[in-house]
Amino acid sequence: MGKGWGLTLDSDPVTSNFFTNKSNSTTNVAGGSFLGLKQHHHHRDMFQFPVSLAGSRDDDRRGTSASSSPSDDTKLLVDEVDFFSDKKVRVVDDVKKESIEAPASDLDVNTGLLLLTAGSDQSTVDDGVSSDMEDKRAKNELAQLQDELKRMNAENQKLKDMLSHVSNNYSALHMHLVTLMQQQQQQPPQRNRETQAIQESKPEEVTPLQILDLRRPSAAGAEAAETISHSSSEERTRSGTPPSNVEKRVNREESPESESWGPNCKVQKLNSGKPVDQSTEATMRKARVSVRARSEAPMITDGCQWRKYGQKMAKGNPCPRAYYRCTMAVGCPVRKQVQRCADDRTILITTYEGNHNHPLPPAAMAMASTTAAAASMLLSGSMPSADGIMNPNLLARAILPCSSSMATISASAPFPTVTLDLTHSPNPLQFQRPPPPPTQFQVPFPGQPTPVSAPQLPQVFGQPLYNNNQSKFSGLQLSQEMGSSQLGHHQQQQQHQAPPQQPPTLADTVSAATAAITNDPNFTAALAAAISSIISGGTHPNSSNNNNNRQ
DNA sequence: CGGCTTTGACCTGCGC
DNA sequence: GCGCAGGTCAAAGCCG
Repeated sequence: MGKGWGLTLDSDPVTSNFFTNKSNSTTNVAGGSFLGLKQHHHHRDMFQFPVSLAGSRDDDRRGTSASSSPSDDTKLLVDEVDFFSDKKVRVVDDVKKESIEAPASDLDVNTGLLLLTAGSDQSTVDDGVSSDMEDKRAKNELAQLQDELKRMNAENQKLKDMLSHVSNNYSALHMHLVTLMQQQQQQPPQRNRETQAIQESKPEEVTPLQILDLRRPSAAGAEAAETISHSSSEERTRSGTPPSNVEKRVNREESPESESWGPNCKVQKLNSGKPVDQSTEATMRKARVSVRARSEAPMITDGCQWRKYGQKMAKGNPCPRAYYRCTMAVGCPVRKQVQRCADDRTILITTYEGNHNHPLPPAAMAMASTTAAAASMLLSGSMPSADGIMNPNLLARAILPCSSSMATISASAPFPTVTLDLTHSPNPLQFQRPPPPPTQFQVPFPGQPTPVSAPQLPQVFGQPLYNNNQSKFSGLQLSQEMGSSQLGHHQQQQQHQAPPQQPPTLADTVSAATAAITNDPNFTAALAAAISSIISGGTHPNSSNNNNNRQ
């Protein structure tokens, strides 16, 4: 590369990549821009490469501006700089660089360019042309390009501001979410008010706390929860009193960290005689979201840091179950269990439990939102309603707007579990299919198992709005197949080897996006990629796992 | 050497 | 009360 050419704006990640990749072209283009007619032809050829990258719009305008006259050549250069809006910054910046490094005189600049393009026979073609003409033309070009540079700089600044604005908005939202979660944990259980609030809330107002605040007695629905279901009595869960076992466990886990999680912990400790608080605490922590995904990796990447603290052989499954704790913050109560499906060992079952007590990175936020939204379904499903059927819109909102997923809710006591099944191929047409048994959705009303007509959910999630949003992450699918869930748990799957196929889940898309982000150390770039993927619906490299967990 | 994983022991609840 | 199963602990070992 010639000296002073093709330098990159390292501070600008958007342009730096381009500079790096196309620097040779930059050199030739800039060098040719100050040469004669033939050189311009050469320089136009140089633009062929960016044209192929920039798209058809450039070709159209180039056809109108192409000219063989020297005077037009100057215009041609400028027009082309305009055309390649994606690359114009590079070109203009090259000129700027040149103006900085070779400010002595235009003649000097021209000479330098000739030297830089020494490899081209065209560099000597115009030796006989008047140097005044060249200087004048070069000045014009330089002036125009400098103007262009200013404009591009302003545009870059604007884009940077936009990015900064987006980042700020994200931070504000995140802080708002954390605040809401903390506030919610401080509030006493008010079931009716919650119900109303959630039903009236906008989608973004469905917080993980609402989701995981499963204080009401759950579940008569006698669904065994996933593979991680607990054999438990309905009576225990209906009673609303905390299982002693859970109570003790909670007390045992009341480390300083747990207290820092939320005031409830402390209140519970101080008022150990209040079963409601204990139940709240226990149930909240026990609320679970299970994600089924195909993955060869030992553990899916969800943006959080986990530490393995145990492993057990679970009954009925030759694959061991691993227990992980969130280690992103001291005392984070979130735990997860990872186990392969006994039927299909390519399926990884990850069950999340608890609520993070710390800010989450974007990647983790994605998964946390997913699981929280899934749990929200659980919450909303356990809410009383006029007909005992879950509010579909609420469900749709709960699972986040970009989701078209169906979640499986298992109301197995003492803690209900919602399962997001990412293991089946998406097929929108299958929204119309009547659901095979068992019931797709079951509302865990105490003593009143209320099956919800399964078609409702697909219809809801099949709304154009969600379909559109669904496509936003279409390129970020983590699993090869995805989509459905069934009221799902291991035993049922064993009985029904042909699970219903349903649309892709939010968890799938989000986890994939999560992986995409987590795999990119540069959050800005990752954010841009994510936004790009949303806008374009383009594909994204599968990044399933970067965890080196040993199993 | 610190952090993490492994793994056997331990605790607890539940069913019989 | 006993056995079983789920869940957790913690010492030992591994690894970067």
